[in-house]
Amino acid sequence: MADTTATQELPSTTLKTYLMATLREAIISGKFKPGDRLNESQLARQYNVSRIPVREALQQLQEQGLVMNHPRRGMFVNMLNEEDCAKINSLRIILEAEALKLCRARFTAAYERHLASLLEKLENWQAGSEIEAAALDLEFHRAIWNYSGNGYLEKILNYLVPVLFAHQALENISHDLLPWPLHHHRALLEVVQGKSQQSPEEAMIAHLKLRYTNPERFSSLAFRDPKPAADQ
Amino acid sequence: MADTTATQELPSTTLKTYLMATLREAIISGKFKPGDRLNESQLARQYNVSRIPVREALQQLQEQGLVMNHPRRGMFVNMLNEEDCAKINSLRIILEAEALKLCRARFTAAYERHLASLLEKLENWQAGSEIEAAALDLEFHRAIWNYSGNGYLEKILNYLVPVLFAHQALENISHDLLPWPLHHHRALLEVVQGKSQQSPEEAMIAHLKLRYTNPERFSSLAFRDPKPAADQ
DNA sequence: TGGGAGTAATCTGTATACGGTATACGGTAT
DNA sequence: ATACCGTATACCGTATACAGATTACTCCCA
Repeated sequence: MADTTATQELPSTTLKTYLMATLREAIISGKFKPGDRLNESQLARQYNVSRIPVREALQQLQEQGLVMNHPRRGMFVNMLNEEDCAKINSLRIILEAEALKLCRARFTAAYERHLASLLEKLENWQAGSEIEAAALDLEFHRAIWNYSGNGYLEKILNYLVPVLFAHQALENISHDLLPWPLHHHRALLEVVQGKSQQSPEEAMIAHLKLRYTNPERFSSLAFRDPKPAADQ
Repeated sequence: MADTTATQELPSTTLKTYLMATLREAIISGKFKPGDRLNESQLARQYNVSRIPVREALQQLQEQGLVMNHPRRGMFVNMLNEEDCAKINSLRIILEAEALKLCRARFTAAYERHLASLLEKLENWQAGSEIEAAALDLEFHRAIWNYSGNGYLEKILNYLVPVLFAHQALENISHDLLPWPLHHHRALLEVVQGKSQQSPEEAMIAHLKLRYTNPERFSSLAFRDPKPAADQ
């Protein structure tokens, strides 16, 4: 068994779970770049465990779309092209708009406090790594997904969106792009508060337009009038 | 290694893949009932393989929601309650409506021929097991998801819907319920053909109402006017 | 007779070992 | 010099083996 060497933290309950979280984080944070081959034996040595938990963790990550398996060749970090990003974003608009609507319908003071505190952190963000900023961004969105009250919706968004963040983080590192747009989350809070004039779909499109061109390209929203009537 | 004993069929490429398909089918067809514990060693003996491929197959199925893992206790066939079904259906309406819209926008003669032939099989269904009927039903829906052109949407629906079918199949076996409603798929074809007066969402709700009460209960559609204006 | 504690059986989680396949490298022939 | 073939190496897929944990059973006591 692995003695608790100075890797990162102690296993939560099982080595597979621990490795899943660790490898996931390593990929999303860009420690492993897209296209990289992930050698099972090497990872096993690195984390002082056997190959079995490493294999099982990688296979879970495969199901989550973070890595790809080439049969008899190994696991490779997944690389998204622009079209994949657009397709994911097209779904994200619809699903996250639904989450916003559900959150709005179930809104409570406790939700509002939590979201407001996260928003404050986002807007007061000054220095720090882009990775931390992205983590905060993701945390805000996840809170909304959670408050939708539909665990399946939450799980799907947790499958779709993090890979986008990973992709974006990579783009930033390699191309030194624009900073993470943290200032536009207030519009989303206003939607769940019912204060916004925008429909949830409009708000989501506007939110994603800060980072992507035509994020709704592969959704049915692309066929509609660019200025649809507000829902409800 | 397993000699190719008279189990069922030869492994596609890898034993894990083969076991995934086999166990998935066994669960969906009700061979394993919800709540059943799946013993790794027993399954390994049954299929003449070692425990490792069995474990890995079960873990993939866990990620797909068909089984649940209780740490250090084993895998159990997942059981859905009414609320879970409603939550899944609420998402399914939104996602499958989106698939219908995308399919409609990309519609071709080849798609139409394929869907029409499936529809004919569905409507001429007379005798045969409920399981086969359900398989045909699922095939029709999957064709539409595929024709949406968004692989991520297809994957998500393939994650959400089959567990519902498994649940329904079980209900039918145990309670000898109403026969599988095969006759209402024409409405969906008319939607993608652009011939329908219903919106895709309306069509999906009507479709699901044949089997579930208030399938839209946990979606934002529950808050809207029960007769919303047709989209577009 | 019912309940609880202790022990045995069983199963999961993990480690180690082995076989086969894919890739890489070097040699030879053209 | 280049192209092709054969051998070698490395790695994945799978099998076997072991340890800790959980469950079930039995026996004892109230």
